[in-house]
Amino acid sequence: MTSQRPLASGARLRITCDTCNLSKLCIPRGLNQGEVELLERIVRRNRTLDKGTALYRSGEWHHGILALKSGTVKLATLDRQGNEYVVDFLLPGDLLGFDGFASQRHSCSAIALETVSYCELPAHQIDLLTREIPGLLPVLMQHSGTQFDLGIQRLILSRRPAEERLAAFLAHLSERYRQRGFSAVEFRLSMTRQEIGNYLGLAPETVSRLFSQFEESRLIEVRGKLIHVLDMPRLLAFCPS
Amino acid sequence: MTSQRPLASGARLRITCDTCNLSKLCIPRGLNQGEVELLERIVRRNRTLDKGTALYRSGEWHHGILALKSGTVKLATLDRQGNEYVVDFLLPGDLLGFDGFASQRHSCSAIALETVSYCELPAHQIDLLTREIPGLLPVLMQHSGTQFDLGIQRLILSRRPAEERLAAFLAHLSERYRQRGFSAVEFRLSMTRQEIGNYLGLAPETVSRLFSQFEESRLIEVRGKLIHVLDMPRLLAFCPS
DNA sequence: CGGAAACTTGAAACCTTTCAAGAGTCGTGG
DNA sequence: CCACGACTCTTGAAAGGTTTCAAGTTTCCG
Repeated sequence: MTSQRPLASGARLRITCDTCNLSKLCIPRGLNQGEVELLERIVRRNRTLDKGTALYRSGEWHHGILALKSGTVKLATLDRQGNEYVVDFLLPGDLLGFDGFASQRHSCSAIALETVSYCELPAHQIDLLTREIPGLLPVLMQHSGTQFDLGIQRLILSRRPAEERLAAFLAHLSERYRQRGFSAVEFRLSMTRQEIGNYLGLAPETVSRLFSQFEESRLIEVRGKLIHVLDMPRLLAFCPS
Repeated sequence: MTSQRPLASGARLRITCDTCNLSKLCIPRGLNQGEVELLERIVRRNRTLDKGTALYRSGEWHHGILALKSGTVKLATLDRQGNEYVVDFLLPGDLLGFDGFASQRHSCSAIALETVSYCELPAHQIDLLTREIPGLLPVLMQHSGTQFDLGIQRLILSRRPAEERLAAFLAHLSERYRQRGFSAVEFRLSMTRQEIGNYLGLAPETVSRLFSQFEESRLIEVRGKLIHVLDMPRLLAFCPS
């Protein structure tokens, strides 16, 4: 398995930020121990949701910042004609909720692609907490800035040919799995070809064709949703940035 | 003229945030008077640069948050092959510098498309200032969130046909000029067709063709860089969101 | 096990780009 | 003040990449 198993409810250990194996990616990155302890008192821990349900929906009041602990989430929004646009895919350790700061209402919906568990830093506490934890503001601004830069990466990708887009998508996923201690060369896609295509601005048929083409050129091996990277250097060479 | 004239250096009035006609758009939005006065002491005011020069360049240390007072700026980045990608166009009252929070280094260059003047809130002061001005954090997070949402709008646009992209681009510009007290139906584009095309993911020839097509259908009137909107409702109906 | 959804593959259609050539605009210097 | 040169803009025609439509196959879940 490539994703963390949700905590068995029988053996409910009290996982804290201190003992969470994702703290290197999450908010505690950059905070000292005393600050993390302050953070702990506020954070709502280990909420879980089933596949297909929403962590939050577009239009709802800003929940706050959510830290994904296990499972995968798709961030998506609709235009006024009802077309869906996949904005991002989130892995364990990723933060979400940045779509709620502008207007106090979420501009996207966050949908669980697998069973997920997550922690939540409520929106109305962020202000207060930033005053108590001096190190929190730089962390928040940094994460926020990362969102901005990721948007630019997506922009660049959207101007590249289809094969580069998919290759960069796979390379990015691979790198993120590696950062999380999973295999960088073998992983399971939790999203459909349709969702990948939507995210990359391609028709699902095109995604399917490219997977076949990549397989023929022995770049990767595809078995349904299982991806095995055969030639990482060549995959990385595809990426524009 | 559609843009503010730079201050004549002979008649250098001491423009403060208090007397600045852009404070509704800028950082002081949401701060009380005492807070604005604190802000004033830190902000470096009324720097000016000639057309074609950079406010900052990709790779430089994060300057901070810049507030554009007059002129137009293009925000752009390069991929490793040296291709340029126009990320945004900034008008008076807009903030820039959000591309520097992730890594402490700017991921974009900000180039003046006309003579510009701007104020600057230095990066190393932001932390300190946020502690002294409680109202500043929400303002910062809100602006940062707005950047995120604008990125989503760009994403949606990039999936729409060329004519919708250009129409939405014009509608958005028009609305922003209106907010700034300029005409919403008649304005001057400070960027080239090439830059518009780059921003929208279109070849400059396509932009040119669309302008002609829009003119034939009496949606707008084009005289070089001067745009006259003839049918605003129809222009707005084009926009996906 | 059965039905629905997801995936794959082919062929035609379509939108946008590329290539090319000519017209227009702007700033500068004689 | 006009002329020159460079850059920008416009327009046409062909080429190309991606989508759409269609049909068959596989996978997944109840």
